[in-house]
Amino acid sequence: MRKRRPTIIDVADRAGVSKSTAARALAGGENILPETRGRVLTAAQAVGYEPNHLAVGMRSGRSGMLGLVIPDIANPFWAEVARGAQDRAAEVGVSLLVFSSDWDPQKEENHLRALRRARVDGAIVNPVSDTLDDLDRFGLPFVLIGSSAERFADVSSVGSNITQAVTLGLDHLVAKGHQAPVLIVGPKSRLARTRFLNAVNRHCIERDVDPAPLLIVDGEYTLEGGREAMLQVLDRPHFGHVCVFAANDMMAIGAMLAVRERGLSCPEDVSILGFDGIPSGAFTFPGLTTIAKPGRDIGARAVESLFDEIEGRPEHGRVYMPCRLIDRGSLADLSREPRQMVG
Amino acid sequence: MRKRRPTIIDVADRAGVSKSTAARALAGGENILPETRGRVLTAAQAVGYEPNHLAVGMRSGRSGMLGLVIPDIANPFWAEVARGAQDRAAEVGVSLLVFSSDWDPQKEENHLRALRRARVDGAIVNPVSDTLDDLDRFGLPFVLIGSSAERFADVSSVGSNITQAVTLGLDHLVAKGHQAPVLIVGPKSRLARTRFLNAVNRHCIERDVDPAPLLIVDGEYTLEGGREAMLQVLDRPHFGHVCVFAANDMMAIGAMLAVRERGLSCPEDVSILGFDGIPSGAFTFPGLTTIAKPGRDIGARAVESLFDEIEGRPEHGRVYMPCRLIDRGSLADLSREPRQMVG
DNA sequence: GTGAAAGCGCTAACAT
DNA sequence: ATGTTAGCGCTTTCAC
Repeated sequence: MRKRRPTIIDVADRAGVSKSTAARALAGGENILPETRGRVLTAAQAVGYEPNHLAVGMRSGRSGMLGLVIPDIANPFWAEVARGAQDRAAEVGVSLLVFSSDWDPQKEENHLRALRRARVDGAIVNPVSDTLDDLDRFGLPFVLIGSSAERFADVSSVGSNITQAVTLGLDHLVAKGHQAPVLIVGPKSRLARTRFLNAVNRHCIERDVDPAPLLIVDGEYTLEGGREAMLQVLDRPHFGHVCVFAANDMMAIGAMLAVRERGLSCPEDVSILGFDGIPSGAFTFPGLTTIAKPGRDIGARAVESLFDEIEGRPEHGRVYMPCRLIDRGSLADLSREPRQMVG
Repeated sequence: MRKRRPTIIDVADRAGVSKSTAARALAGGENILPETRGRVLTAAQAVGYEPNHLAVGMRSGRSGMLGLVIPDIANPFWAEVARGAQDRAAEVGVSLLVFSSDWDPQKEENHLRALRRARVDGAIVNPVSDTLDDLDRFGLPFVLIGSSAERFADVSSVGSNITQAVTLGLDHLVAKGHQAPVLIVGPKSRLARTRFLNAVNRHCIERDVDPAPLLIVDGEYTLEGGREAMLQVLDRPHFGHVCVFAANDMMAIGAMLAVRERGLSCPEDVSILGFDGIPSGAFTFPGLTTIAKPGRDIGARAVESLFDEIEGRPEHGRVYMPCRLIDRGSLADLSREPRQMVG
């Protein structure tokens, strides 16, 4: 039999005061004799008192918990988001309930319900379903995370700055002497694809380049999708060095495997630039040069936005966090060699 | 202004019954007229009633929440553990608070305290500190996870079956025509190293092989550690095919990079077997053949053991989950070729 | 079969 | 400055 946890009454009794005095002392507020407060603190220490968050939440209407619903906790990017959110939440003394929806709208809905029952003070969600049905009925302050947030107006959201990321990547390619990269992108149905291509177009126009001749190849956002797309590229007639910008690190790594499969080598024959910044990119050979999304910062920022939402402060609106380039070696440096072409 | 969440009283009023009747109906218990119960259920549906877990927890003394403290949520293995625990917990209708200690004992202690304050019903912990100081004062049912559990007696724990895993790996090596693999293991200070080597010795004895001549190389449990260890091996005089069994996938991948660095190739010149089953192992070239720890099962099983612990049922004691081999191509098949030796 | 009432641990309004 | 009291939402006796 486990013995009862000490309550504030135990503390009060031991200090020889009433429970409200004990509460005041513990809260560190005013109207308390320093000597009394000392006695209470000592008593609390002595009995090993820990405030009961359930009871506090009940009185205050604040559970001190936040929810985070992401599509896949085993995906390194989302794990980073979770860690960032976790740390930020811990700093302000609240707990984070992390749920992985595994891309299943049903599971997502269940998790949202669980959060509501747990009386979390708010939630951060990357919605997998295309409708906000669950969410507008959610009845809780919430913040959206990731690119899907674009679909919904009037909702605070935090994501990465695709425009800046693409600029970073394309400028780097140019600096290394590459031009007109082949774009390996996701399937037409995905919003992320559109955003990526839009960013590329915008950048080209800004740099006075015609985006039209850019070769665009579709694929699933997976290793296999990247592999197949790359094989397609390599099997087209072409000469010279091939440069590829993949919209996703998994595809980039798949592309790298395809290059090797065709007896070519990276970066000698083919240069590859990825996008995401997953740790696996460091384990390929050569290491994958990529644009890293700031997963941790996104998570941390989402918690901050959520707090503003909870406190009823003016909304942040959409926040886009800057990405950074990780140079690892999958890009050839052609800047001092004669120009090459992709055909 | 967000409007008040409906309580059981709202439901009772709408159904025209008292709150205790409403509670009974919702609980699905006995002593209730089917017709009344129907009315209550309808009313609950209509007002969008969601039980308040804080209040329930307060009355029942059960918060309906469990804690999970792991060293690194961004590590794929631990993420799998978290997912397994998460899923299992969701199945029985409890929430899981996941905390990442980032290998920091201080952070771990803070998380443990947060769990206690949140009044979780129990916790699953992979302790980073060598002492159980925090834990025996923890004052909550808990289950240990991972190999560090070995240090503590009288505590339920769940981990992977190293003995079975090593047997699996070594038998596979033999089947592929390899013998006397070089062992790349962790630093002497780590308990996991001892367990791994013990398992190898035990297996050799069982198969009537002398384990003494096995070459053992130390390194940190990291990519770099594996790389350095492998370079050491390759720089020793040797001939023929080299076979390596790394105690950890990160080291195995590091070893693979080292092989390429020396102008050799895997699996033609060097065969590599890993241990862990991290997803990155699929992205190397060749893919890493490895023994996968059942992270998800471990998480799920830990939740079950924790429940037993909470319910006061007879303890499980130590549970070791079986591992499985993932064959990807980093091992040469020498079984039909003449014998090779490692010197 | 149903309702009234107590109480879980805490905070805040009110009284002293 | 400190004590008393009510009540957050729920479950669980105990009456009827």
